[in-house]
Amino acid sequence: MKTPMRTDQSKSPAKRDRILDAAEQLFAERGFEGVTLRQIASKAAVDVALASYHFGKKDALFTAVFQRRAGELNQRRLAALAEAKRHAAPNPVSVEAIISAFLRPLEDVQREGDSGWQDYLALIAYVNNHTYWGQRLMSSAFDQLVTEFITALKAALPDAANDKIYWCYHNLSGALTLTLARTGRIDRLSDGLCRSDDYKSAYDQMIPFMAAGFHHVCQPG
Amino acid sequence: MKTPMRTDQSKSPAKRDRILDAAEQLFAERGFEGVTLRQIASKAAVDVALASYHFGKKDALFTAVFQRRAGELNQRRLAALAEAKRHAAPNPVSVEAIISAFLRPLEDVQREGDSGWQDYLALIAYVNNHTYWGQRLMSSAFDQLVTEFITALKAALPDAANDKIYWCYHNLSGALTLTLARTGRIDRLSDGLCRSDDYKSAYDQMIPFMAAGFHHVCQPG
DNA sequence: GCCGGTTTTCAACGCTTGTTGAATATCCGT
DNA sequence: ACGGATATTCAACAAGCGTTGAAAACCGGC
Repeated sequence: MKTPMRTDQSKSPAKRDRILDAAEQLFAERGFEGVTLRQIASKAAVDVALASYHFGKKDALFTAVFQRRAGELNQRRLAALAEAKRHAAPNPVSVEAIISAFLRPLEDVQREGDSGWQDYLALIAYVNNHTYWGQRLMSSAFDQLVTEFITALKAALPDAANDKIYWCYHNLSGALTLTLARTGRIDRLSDGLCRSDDYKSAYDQMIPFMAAGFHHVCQPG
Repeated sequence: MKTPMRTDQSKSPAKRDRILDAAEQLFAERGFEGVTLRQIASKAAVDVALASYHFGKKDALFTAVFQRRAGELNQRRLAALAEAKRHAAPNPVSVEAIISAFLRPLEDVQREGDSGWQDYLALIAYVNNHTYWGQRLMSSAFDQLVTEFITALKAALPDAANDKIYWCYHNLSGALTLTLARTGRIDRLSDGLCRSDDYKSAYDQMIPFMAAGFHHVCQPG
């Protein structure tokens, strides 16, 4: 048979994972077409053909990179939401707590995880801003999670029209995406006062900011 | 001399401008490396070599596309800010009016302008989410304008710490960027209830949303 | 210590890319 | 209508691309 058995992770993960790591970093930096398989192989210290052997086409490598960490990220965010629900019970969770459960796990993996997490989150930003194929990836990896959070938001804002909830989530998602991209633009505009890689500050102010926006737009009266 | 005199716009703008239009649309859709000069030339119904003749390297063509409409856009936004100042005088402009002056001109060109404006704004979103070369372009085209608006925001929130102002602007910029990208994600999440190309709805709720966020984060007490 | 299966390398393929220089067409002032 | 400048086409280049098939190295079970 042509495809290798990959059920046993401990067999020879070294080179295969190094390809994923290198691809993760380069794709996040320069995008899908902005990176060549040869650059990836070079950064992973591996032959060019090996990427094709393990993953097939270039698209499949990109997809593999994108989905590698999605499961764990979803788990962490869902756990945070469940914890917030437990803490608020029997009342519904507050908007602020929902947003916090949505954002803080990102801060956690950025702080405590290997540096690959930072590249991965930047990759999410890249994919989320792409129209065509990007949206298929986003949906397959994150739609279920997002729907869960939006359901919680609807419960927290029972009198809000649904379209307002979605537009508010759109604002939250956009601000988050630009944060994950770490473009360095806020550094330049603020002349160094704020830094793109200062996640804690970003989330510290984003959470109350977004909660206020949700309430003001979605609250009646 | 090698470079043609381009002071007279009426001479033969047809093919040159068609290249810019085609490049604008394709770059916005697929990014810099995702588009070939041959695709651009084909869409413009023009020989491949003509792009190189008029613009030199591919990078220069991209830069030309990006800067073509920047001036007019900055003019419109500055005019909107000036109008808001005149209307509020002698008081400082409100946060909501500043944000409105920042966003509404975008809605205007999207509604009334040729469809090229939509591609152009999507291109801004693409550039704004890129780290390296993207930020040079953003700064050269928009830093002066953004600084002007931030100055107005500081005046409207005299007791706010500067870093909070910048982070709040970051949120606004991120939500706007995702809106300009028109990824179609909100359409899918809301099951068609909201549409990415419904600019009016997007800005209608974004303005009060962001104003509330600014006030809540930047207002003391 | 041979052996089937898996992994890795090597070399090369066909194709597309951006760019260029020379050749041709078009325009415009005189 | 000539002539010089500008615009456009044509053909081709070298370089780099993703991908492939066959050869070589590695590995664990017998």
